[in-house]
Amino acid sequence: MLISEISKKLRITTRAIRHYEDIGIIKSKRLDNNYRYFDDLNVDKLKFLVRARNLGFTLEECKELIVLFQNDKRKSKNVRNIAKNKLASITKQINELRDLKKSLEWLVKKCPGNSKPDCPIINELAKD
Amino acid sequence: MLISEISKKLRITTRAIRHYEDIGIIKSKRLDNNYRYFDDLNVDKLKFLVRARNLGFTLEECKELIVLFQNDKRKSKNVRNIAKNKLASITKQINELRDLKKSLEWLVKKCPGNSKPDCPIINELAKD
DNA sequence: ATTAACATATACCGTAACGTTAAGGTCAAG
DNA sequence: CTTGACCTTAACGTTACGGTATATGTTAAT
Repeated sequence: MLISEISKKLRITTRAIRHYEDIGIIKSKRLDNNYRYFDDLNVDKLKFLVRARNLGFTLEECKELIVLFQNDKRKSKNVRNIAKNKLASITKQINELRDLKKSLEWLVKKCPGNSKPDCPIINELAKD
Repeated sequence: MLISEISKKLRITTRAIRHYEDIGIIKSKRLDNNYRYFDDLNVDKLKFLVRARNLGFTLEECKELIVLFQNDKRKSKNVRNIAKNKLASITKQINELRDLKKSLEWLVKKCPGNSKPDCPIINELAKD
């Protein structure tokens, strides 16, 4: 498959595909005119990659997952660990964002939002 | 105040302070030896900035907030809008992360995590 | 055969908010 | 006079591409 075919099929930009190749996650052969040609294996890797990205995995993590994907002797334990770590970091992010959200909600609620200068948000940020 | 004093007092790196100056959020004077010297106004701006950053505002947003902070004729409405927008984007982020978390939890739960290759996580990412 | 239009290629700058060397002045103490 | 703690600027690294510029390659129409 040529790059634009895959691009349409997987709904990612050609730029992204080239980037994945640049950093060595996938590989392509070249036609006589130097155009990239992707075989079935690399198309499958790309599909896998897109799904993993949509689950929040970084490209580095995707790289690891693809290695396991390609390895028939993998241990599901290793895959699960990667997912568990990602889960932990996402949970942490959510908690941090929840704290921020609470603070912001409180501030927004307290601010009158009118045309006068007196503002509890500014006061809070400037306090001390 | 010299840069390291502020650094310790506000618990931010000197690199961060210089960066804030580079992008024009704060300003410093120079001593004869070319060392930065921060007056009270800029120390206050920095304190404000650190708190705003801790609330999740970007440096650009902080810049806007500081302008309002310094403006006695500000309208609290404008401050509130910035906070409301941030609140909305944080809420959106949280929801996206929650969706990811659900998917990951489901996958982690289904994976046996043993020494065999069969793995529901890999299967899910590779499906189709 | 030429030309327009479009696909592909490489390559480098930009993003956010600093972290991290690198290479070197300044200052007080021993 | 050297050491060590502090300061300076410059510039590359991070993440995952987007955007842009420039150079070819391909195809269809004139």
